[in-house]
Amino acid sequence: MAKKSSDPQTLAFAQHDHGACAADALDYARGVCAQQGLRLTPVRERVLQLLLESHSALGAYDLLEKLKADGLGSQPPVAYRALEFLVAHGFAHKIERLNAFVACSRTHAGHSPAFMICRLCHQVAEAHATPASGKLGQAAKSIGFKIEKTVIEAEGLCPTCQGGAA
Amino acid sequence: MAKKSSDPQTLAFAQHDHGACAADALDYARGVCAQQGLRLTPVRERVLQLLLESHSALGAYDLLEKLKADGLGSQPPVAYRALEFLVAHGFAHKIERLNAFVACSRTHAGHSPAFMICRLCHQVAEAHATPASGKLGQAAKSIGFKIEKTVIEAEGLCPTCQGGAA
DNA sequence: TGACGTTATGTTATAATATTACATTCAGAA
DNA sequence: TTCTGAATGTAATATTATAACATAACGTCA
Repeated sequence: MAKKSSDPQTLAFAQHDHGACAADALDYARGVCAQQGLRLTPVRERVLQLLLESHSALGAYDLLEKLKADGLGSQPPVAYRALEFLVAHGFAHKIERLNAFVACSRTHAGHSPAFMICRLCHQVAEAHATPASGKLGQAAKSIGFKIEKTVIEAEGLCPTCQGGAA
Repeated sequence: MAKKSSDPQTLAFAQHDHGACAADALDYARGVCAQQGLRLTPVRERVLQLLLESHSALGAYDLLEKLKADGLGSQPPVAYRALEFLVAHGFAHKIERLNAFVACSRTHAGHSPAFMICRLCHQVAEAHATPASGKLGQAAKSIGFKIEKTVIEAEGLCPTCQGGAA
Protein backbone atom coordinates (compact mmCIF):
# COMPACT_ATOMS: atom_id res chain seq x y z
CA MET A 1 0.00 0.00 0.00
CA ALA A 2 1.42 3.37 -0.98
CA LYS A 3 1.65 5.79 1.87
CA LYS A 4 1.08 9.46 1.29
CA SER A 5 3.99 10.28 3.49
CA SER A 6 6.59 8.43 1.39
CA ASP A 7 8.61 10.53 -1.00
CA PRO A 8 6.94 10.55 -4.41
CA GLN A 9 10.18 11.49 -6.05
CA THR A 10 11.59 8.10 -5.22
CA LEU A 11 8.28 6.35 -5.80
CA ALA A 12 7.92 6.56 -9.53
CA PHE A 13 10.67 4.09 -10.28
CA ALA A 14 9.92 1.89 -7.27
CA GLN A 15 7.39 -0.87 -6.81
CA HIS A 16 4.21 0.42 -5.25
CA ASP A 17 0.46 0.27 -5.45
CA HIS A 18 -0.32 2.62 -8.31
CA GLY A 19 -4.04 2.27 -7.78
CA ALA A 20 -3.95 3.54 -4.23
CA CYS A 21 -1.40 6.21 -5.04
CA ALA A 22 -3.58 7.42 -7.91
CA ALA A 23 -6.70 7.39 -5.76
CA ASP A 24 -4.99 9.48 -3.10
CA ALA A 25 -3.81 12.01 -5.64
CA LEU A 26 -7.22 12.20 -7.25
CA ASP A 27 -8.84 12.85 -3.89
CA TYR A 28 -6.33 15.56 -3.30
CA ALA A 29 -7.12 17.17 -6.66
CA ARG A 30 -10.84 17.02 -5.94
CA GLY A 31 -10.22 18.82 -2.68
CA VAL A 32 -8.13 21.53 -4.25
CA CYS A 33 -10.73 22.10 -6.95
CA ALA A 34 -13.57 22.31 -4.45
CA GLN A 35 -11.57 24.78 -2.41
CA GLN A 36 -10.65 26.97 -5.35
CA GLY A 37 -13.91 26.81 -7.24
CA LEU A 38 -12.37 24.88 -10.13
CA ARG A 39 -14.51 22.45 -12.05
CA LEU A 40 -12.99 19.00 -12.17
CA THR A 41 -15.40 17.81 -14.83
CA PRO A 42 -15.70 14.14 -15.90
CA VAL A 43 -13.32 14.55 -18.84
CA ARG A 44 -10.75 16.40 -16.75
CA GLU A 45 -11.00 13.97 -13.89
CA ARG A 46 -10.70 10.97 -16.18
CA VAL A 47 -7.62 12.41 -17.90
CA LEU A 48 -6.00 13.07 -14.53
CA GLN A 49 -6.84 9.56 -13.44
CA LEU A 50 -5.33 8.08 -16.57
CA LEU A 51 -2.14 10.08 -16.03
CA LEU A 52 -1.98 9.09 -12.38
CA GLU A 53 -2.41 5.41 -13.15
CA SER A 54 0.64 5.57 -15.39
CA HIS A 55 3.93 6.90 -14.15
CA SER A 56 4.84 7.22 -17.80
CA ALA A 57 4.19 10.26 -19.88
CA LEU A 58 1.14 9.87 -22.09
CA GLY A 59 0.59 11.67 -25.36
CA ALA A 60 -2.63 13.53 -26.05
CA TYR A 61 -3.62 10.91 -28.56
CA ASP A 62 -2.93 8.05 -26.15
CA LEU A 63 -5.30 9.70 -23.73
CA LEU A 64 -7.78 10.35 -26.45
CA GLU A 65 -8.03 6.66 -27.28
CA LYS A 66 -8.80 5.82 -23.69
CA LEU A 67 -11.36 8.61 -23.45
CA LYS A 68 -13.02 7.32 -26.56
CA ALA A 69 -13.22 3.85 -25.02
CA ASP A 70 -15.01 5.48 -22.08
CA GLY A 71 -17.47 7.25 -24.37
CA LEU A 72 -16.04 10.63 -23.43
CA GLY A 73 -15.28 12.47 -26.64
CA SER A 74 -12.83 11.42 -29.26
CA GLN A 75 -11.57 14.54 -31.00
CA PRO A 76 -8.18 16.09 -30.21
CA PRO A 77 -9.48 19.28 -28.62
CA VAL A 78 -11.19 17.22 -25.92
CA ALA A 79 -7.87 15.86 -24.72
CA TYR A 80 -5.93 19.08 -25.23
CA ARG A 81 -8.46 21.13 -23.36
CA ALA A 82 -8.47 18.81 -20.40
CA LEU A 83 -4.67 18.79 -20.38
CA GLU A 84 -4.58 22.56 -20.59
CA PHE A 85 -6.75 22.79 -17.51
CA LEU A 86 -4.70 20.24 -15.58
CA VAL A 87 -1.40 21.88 -16.47
CA ALA A 88 -2.68 25.40 -15.78
CA HIS A 89 -3.72 24.40 -12.28
CA GLY A 90 -0.66 22.33 -11.49
CA PHE A 91 -2.26 18.88 -11.57
CA ALA A 92 -0.12 17.80 -14.51
CA HIS A 93 3.00 18.82 -16.40
CA LYS A 94 4.01 18.68 -20.01
CA ILE A 95 7.23 16.82 -20.78
CA GLU A 96 8.55 18.89 -23.66
CA ARG A 97 11.11 16.34 -24.68
CA LEU A 98 8.38 13.78 -25.32
CA ASN A 99 5.46 15.99 -26.30
CA ALA A 100 3.60 14.16 -23.60
CA PHE A 101 2.10 14.68 -20.18
CA VAL A 102 2.47 13.37 -16.64
CA ALA A 103 0.46 13.82 -13.48
CA CYS A 104 2.07 16.10 -10.96
CA SER A 105 3.57 14.33 -8.00
CA ARG A 106 2.47 17.33 -5.94
CA THR A 107 5.11 17.14 -3.26
CA HIS A 108 5.05 20.90 -3.05
CA ALA A 109 2.59 23.39 -4.40
CA GLY A 110 3.83 26.01 -6.81
CA HIS A 111 7.11 24.24 -7.39
CA SER A 112 9.55 24.24 -10.23
CA PRO A 113 9.57 20.66 -11.37
CA ALA A 114 12.42 18.69 -12.87
CA PHE A 115 11.94 15.34 -14.54
CA MET A 116 13.91 12.17 -14.96
CA ILE A 117 12.78 10.27 -18.02
CA CYS A 118 13.84 6.68 -18.53
CA ARG A 119 14.55 6.20 -22.23
CA LEU A 120 13.79 2.48 -22.03
CA CYS A 121 10.67 2.04 -19.89
CA HIS A 122 9.51 5.64 -20.40
CA GLN A 123 8.56 6.09 -16.80
CA VAL A 124 8.99 9.60 -15.47
CA ALA A 125 9.97 10.68 -11.99
CA GLU A 126 9.48 14.19 -10.75
CA ALA A 127 11.99 16.01 -8.60
CA HIS A 128 12.26 19.59 -7.50
CA ALA A 129 14.69 22.07 -8.84
CA THR A 130 15.73 25.53 -7.83
CA PRO A 131 16.69 26.79 -11.28
CA ALA A 132 17.27 30.35 -10.21
CA SER A 133 20.00 29.35 -7.79
CA GLY A 134 22.36 27.49 -10.11
CA LYS A 135 24.57 28.48 -12.98
CA LEU A 136 21.59 29.28 -15.15
CA GLY A 137 20.28 31.67 -12.54
CA GLN A 138 23.64 33.38 -12.36
CA ALA A 139 23.84 33.66 -16.13
CA ALA A 140 20.32 35.05 -16.31
CA LYS A 141 21.07 37.59 -13.62
CA SER A 142 24.30 38.67 -15.23
CA ILE A 143 22.68 39.44 -18.56
CA GLY A 144 19.44 40.76 -17.11
CA PHE A 145 17.20 37.98 -18.37
CA LYS A 146 14.04 37.53 -16.31
CA ILE A 147 13.15 33.86 -15.92
CA GLU A 148 9.44 33.12 -15.76
CA LYS A 149 9.38 29.40 -16.27
CA THR A 150 12.03 26.72 -16.49
CA VAL A 151 11.92 23.35 -18.21
CA ILE A 152 14.34 20.81 -16.74
CA GLU A 153 14.25 17.32 -18.16
CA ALA A 154 16.91 14.67 -17.69
CA GLU A 155 16.91 11.64 -19.93
CA GLY A 156 18.68 8.45 -18.99
CA LEU A 157 18.17 5.10 -17.36
CA CYS A 158 16.12 4.33 -14.29
CA PRO A 159 17.51 1.91 -11.71
CA THR A 160 15.49 -1.00 -13.07
CA CYS A 161 16.49 -0.50 -16.69
CA GLN A 162 20.18 -0.09 -15.88
CA GLY A 163 20.20 -3.72 -14.87
CA GLY A 164 18.32 -5.21 -17.78
CA ALA A 165 19.65 -2.92 -20.52
CA ALA A 166 22.49 -3.62 -22.91
CA MET B 1 32.29 44.49 -34.90
CA ALA B 2 31.84 41.40 -32.79
CA LYS B 3 35.01 40.08 -31.26
CA LYS B 4 35.53 36.36 -30.83
CA SER B 5 36.81 36.93 -27.36
CA SER B 6 33.60 38.45 -26.03
CA ASP B 7 31.32 36.15 -24.10
CA PRO B 8 28.72 34.67 -26.42
CA GLN B 9 26.39 34.06 -23.57
CA THR B 10 25.94 37.75 -23.11
CA LEU B 11 26.00 38.40 -26.81
CA ALA B 12 22.73 36.93 -27.95
CA PHE B 13 20.57 39.62 -26.40
CA ALA B 14 23.07 42.41 -27.02
CA GLN B 15 23.63 44.53 -30.08
CA HIS B 16 26.38 43.13 -32.23
CA ASP B 17 27.36 42.33 -35.78
CA HIS B 18 25.53 39.12 -36.47
CA GLY B 19 27.11 38.77 -39.86
CA ALA B 20 30.65 38.74 -38.54
CA CYS B 21 29.71 36.62 -35.56
CA ALA B 22 28.06 34.09 -37.89
CA ALA B 23 31.02 34.09 -40.26
CA ASP B 24 33.41 33.39 -37.39
CA ALA B 25 31.31 30.52 -36.14
CA LEU B 26 30.98 29.07 -39.61
CA ASP B 27 34.73 29.16 -40.08
CA TYR B 28 35.11 27.40 -36.79
CA ALA B 29 32.65 24.69 -37.84
CA ARG B 30 34.46 24.22 -41.14
CA GLY B 31 37.69 23.73 -39.24
CA VAL B 32 36.20 21.20 -36.85
CA CYS B 33 34.68 19.24 -39.72
CA ALA B 34 37.93 19.21 -41.67
CA GLN B 35 39.74 18.02 -38.58
CA GLN B 36 37.28 15.27 -37.76
CA GLY B 37 36.56 14.08 -41.28
CA LEU B 38 32.97 15.32 -41.15
CA ARG B 39 31.33 16.48 -44.34
CA LEU B 40 29.92 19.97 -44.03
CA THR B 41 27.96 19.68 -47.25
CA PRO B 42 26.21 22.63 -48.91
CA VAL B 43 22.86 21.87 -47.32
CA ARG B 44 24.39 21.40 -43.87
CA GLU B 45 26.51 24.49 -44.15
CA ARG B 46 23.62 26.60 -45.35
CA VAL B 47 21.39 25.44 -42.51
CA LEU B 48 24.10 26.24 -40.00
CA GLN B 49 24.58 29.62 -41.58
CA LEU B 50 20.87 30.34 -41.41
CA LEU B 51 20.80 29.39 -37.75
CA LEU B 52 23.86 31.48 -37.01
CA GLU B 53 22.43 34.53 -38.71
CA SER B 54 19.45 34.38 -36.42
CA HIS B 55 19.86 34.27 -32.68
CA SER B 56 16.29 33.06 -32.65
CA ALA B 57 15.28 29.46 -32.82
CA LEU B 58 14.15 28.44 -36.28
CA GLY B 59 11.72 25.64 -37.04
CA ALA B 60 12.57 22.98 -39.59
CA TYR B 61 9.98 24.38 -41.94
CA ASP B 62 11.30 27.92 -41.59
CA LEU B 63 14.68 26.62 -42.66
CA LEU B 64 13.13 24.60 -45.42
CA GLU B 65 11.57 27.67 -46.97
CA LYS B 66 14.93 29.38 -47.06
CA LEU B 67 16.62 26.32 -48.49
CA LYS B 68 13.98 26.15 -51.16
CA ALA B 69 14.65 29.77 -52.04
CA ASP B 70 18.31 28.79 -52.47
CA GLY B 71 17.39 25.89 -54.73
CA LEU B 72 18.58 23.40 -52.14
CA GLY B 73 15.82 20.87 -51.68
CA SER B 74 12.36 21.55 -50.43
CA GLN B 75 11.11 18.41 -48.73
CA PRO B 76 11.11 18.05 -44.94
CA PRO B 77 13.76 15.33 -44.74
CA VAL B 78 16.29 17.70 -46.27
CA ALA B 79 16.00 20.05 -43.34
CA TYR B 80 15.64 17.36 -40.70
CA ARG B 81 18.68 15.48 -41.92
CA ALA B 82 20.86 18.56 -41.92
CA LEU B 83 19.65 19.43 -38.44
CA GLU B 84 20.29 15.91 -37.25
CA PHE B 85 23.89 16.18 -38.43
CA LEU B 86 24.41 19.58 -36.84
CA VAL B 87 22.89 18.54 -33.53
CA ALA B 88 24.76 15.23 -33.46
CA HIS B 89 28.07 17.02 -33.85
CA GLY B 90 27.35 19.85 -31.50
CA PHE B 91 26.96 22.66 -34.03
CA ALA B 92 23.33 23.20 -33.13
CA HIS B 93 20.84 22.38 -30.42
CA LYS B 94 17.18 21.60 -30.43
CA ILE B 95 15.00 23.79 -28.22
CA GLU B 96 12.40 21.29 -27.08
CA ARG B 97 10.07 23.92 -25.76
CA LEU B 98 9.76 25.45 -29.22
CA ASN B 99 10.29 22.45 -31.46
CA ALA B 100 12.95 24.55 -33.07
CA PHE B 101 16.69 24.81 -33.45
CA VAL B 102 19.52 27.22 -32.63
CA ALA B 103 23.17 27.33 -33.58
CA CYS B 104 25.51 26.38 -30.77
CA SER B 105 27.33 29.30 -29.21
CA ARG B 106 30.26 26.90 -28.77
CA THR B 107 31.86 28.53 -25.76
CA HIS B 108 32.92 25.11 -24.62
CA ALA B 109 33.02 21.82 -26.44
CA GLY B 110 30.99 18.92 -25.11
CA HIS B 111 29.03 21.12 -22.79
CA SER B 112 25.64 20.76 -21.22
CA PRO B 113 23.78 23.73 -22.58
CA ALA B 114 21.02 25.72 -20.95
CA PHE B 115 18.88 28.20 -22.84
CA MET B 116 17.15 31.45 -22.11
CA ILE B 117 14.27 32.00 -24.48
CA CYS B 118 12.63 35.41 -24.73
CA ARG B 119 8.91 34.88 -25.13
CA LEU B 120 8.47 38.19 -26.92
CA CYS B 121 11.33 38.54 -29.40
CA HIS B 122 12.05 34.80 -29.51
CA GLN B 123 15.79 35.29 -29.34
CA VAL B 124 17.64 32.54 -27.55
CA ALA B 125 20.79 32.86 -25.45
CA GLU B 126 22.88 29.88 -24.51
CA ALA B 127 24.46 29.43 -21.12
CA HIS B 128 26.22 26.52 -19.50
CA ALA B 129 24.77 24.36 -16.84
CA THR B 130 26.14 21.71 -14.54
CA PRO B 131 22.97 19.71 -14.14
CA ALA B 132 24.57 16.87 -12.25
CA SER B 133 25.66 19.14 -9.46
CA GLY B 134 22.37 20.69 -8.43
CA LYS B 135 19.23 19.41 -6.79
CA LEU B 136 18.37 17.32 -9.82
CA GLY B 137 21.74 15.61 -9.66
CA GLN B 138 21.21 14.87 -6.00
CA ALA B 139 17.76 13.49 -6.65
CA ALA B 140 19.03 11.33 -9.50
CA LYS B 141 21.84 9.99 -7.37
CA SER B 142 19.58 9.22 -4.46
CA ILE B 143 17.21 7.11 -6.53
CA GLY B 144 19.88 5.59 -8.76
CA PHE B 145 18.81 7.29 -11.98
CA LYS B 146 21.62 7.62 -14.51
CA ILE B 147 21.43 10.93 -16.37
CA GLU B 148 22.61 10.81 -19.97
CA LYS B 149 21.32 14.09 -21.29
CA THR B 150 19.64 17.10 -19.74
CA VAL B 151 17.35 19.66 -21.29
CA ILE B 152 17.33 23.00 -19.49
CA GLU B 153 15.27 25.77 -21.00
CA ALA B 154 14.24 28.95 -19.26
CA GLU B 155 11.49 31.07 -20.73
CA GLY B 156 11.07 34.70 -19.85
CA LEU B 157 11.96 38.20 -20.95
CA CYS B 158 15.26 39.38 -22.31
CA PRO B 159 16.65 42.75 -21.16
CA THR B 160 15.38 44.54 -24.24
CA CYS B 161 11.85 43.19 -24.05
CA GLN B 162 11.52 43.90 -20.32
CA GLY B 163 11.61 47.56 -21.16
CA GLY B 164 9.19 47.62 -24.04
CA ALA B 165 6.75 44.99 -22.80
CA ALA B 166 3.51 45.51 -20.95
C1' DT C 1 -38.81 30.45 -12.82
C1' DG C 2 -36.59 31.97 -16.86
C1' DA C 3 -33.45 34.92 -19.49
C1' DC C 4 -28.74 35.75 -19.70
C1' DG C 5 -23.80 35.43 -19.61
C1' DT C 6 -20.08 32.32 -18.92
C1' DT C 7 -17.78 28.02 -19.09
C1' DA C 8 -17.28 23.49 -20.96
C1' DT C 9 -17.98 20.20 -24.60
C1' DG C 10 -18.79 18.33 -29.39
C1' DT C 11 -17.31 18.33 -33.99
C1' DT C 12 -15.14 19.45 -38.39
C1' DA C 13 -11.38 20.85 -40.53
C1' DT C 14 -6.71 22.00 -40.91
C1' DA C 15 -2.08 23.52 -39.38
C1' DA C 16 2.50 22.40 -37.78
C1' DT C 17 6.00 19.11 -36.80
C1' DA C 18 8.35 14.83 -38.01
C1' DT C 19 9.36 10.22 -40.09
C1' DT C 20 9.34 6.15 -43.35
C1' DA C 21 10.59 4.33 -47.49
C1' DC C 22 12.74 4.05 -51.59
C1' DA C 23 15.22 5.85 -55.71
C1' DT C 24 19.24 8.41 -57.13
C1' DT C 25 23.57 10.77 -56.88
C1' DC C 26 28.05 11.69 -55.13
C1' DA C 27 32.71 11.06 -52.93
C1' DG C 28 36.33 8.39 -51.81
C1' DA C 29 38.62 3.71 -51.47
C1' DA C 30 40.03 -0.58 -53.60
C1' DT D 1 36.96 1.81 -63.12
C1' DT D 2 34.03 -0.39 -60.01
C1' DC D 3 32.46 -0.75 -55.63
C1' DT D 4 30.73 1.00 -51.32
C1' DG D 5 28.80 3.90 -48.10
C1' DA D 6 27.15 8.43 -47.35
C1' DA D 7 24.25 12.07 -48.75
C1' DT D 8 20.37 13.81 -51.26
C1' DG D 9 15.80 13.91 -53.81
C1' DT D 10 11.11 12.85 -53.53
C1' DA D 11 6.56 11.00 -52.37
C1' DA D 12 3.78 9.57 -49.01
C1' DT D 13 2.28 9.49 -44.42
C1' DA D 14 2.48 9.69 -39.29
C1' DT D 15 2.20 12.48 -35.20
C1' DT D 16 1.19 16.50 -32.53
C1' DA D 17 -1.63 20.60 -32.00
C1' DT D 18 -4.95 24.36 -32.99
C1' DA D 19 -8.72 27.23 -35.17
C1' DA D 20 -13.37 27.92 -35.67
C1' DC D 21 -17.89 27.43 -34.77
C1' DA D 22 -22.10 25.01 -32.88
C1' DT D 23 -24.28 23.10 -28.79
C1' DA D 24 -24.96 22.08 -24.04
C1' DA D 25 -24.40 22.75 -18.99
C1' DC D 26 -23.96 25.82 -15.14
C1' DG D 27 -24.68 29.76 -12.13
C1' DT D 28 -26.94 34.01 -11.07
C1' DC D 29 -30.05 37.35 -10.48
C1' DA D 30 -34.28 39.94 -12.07
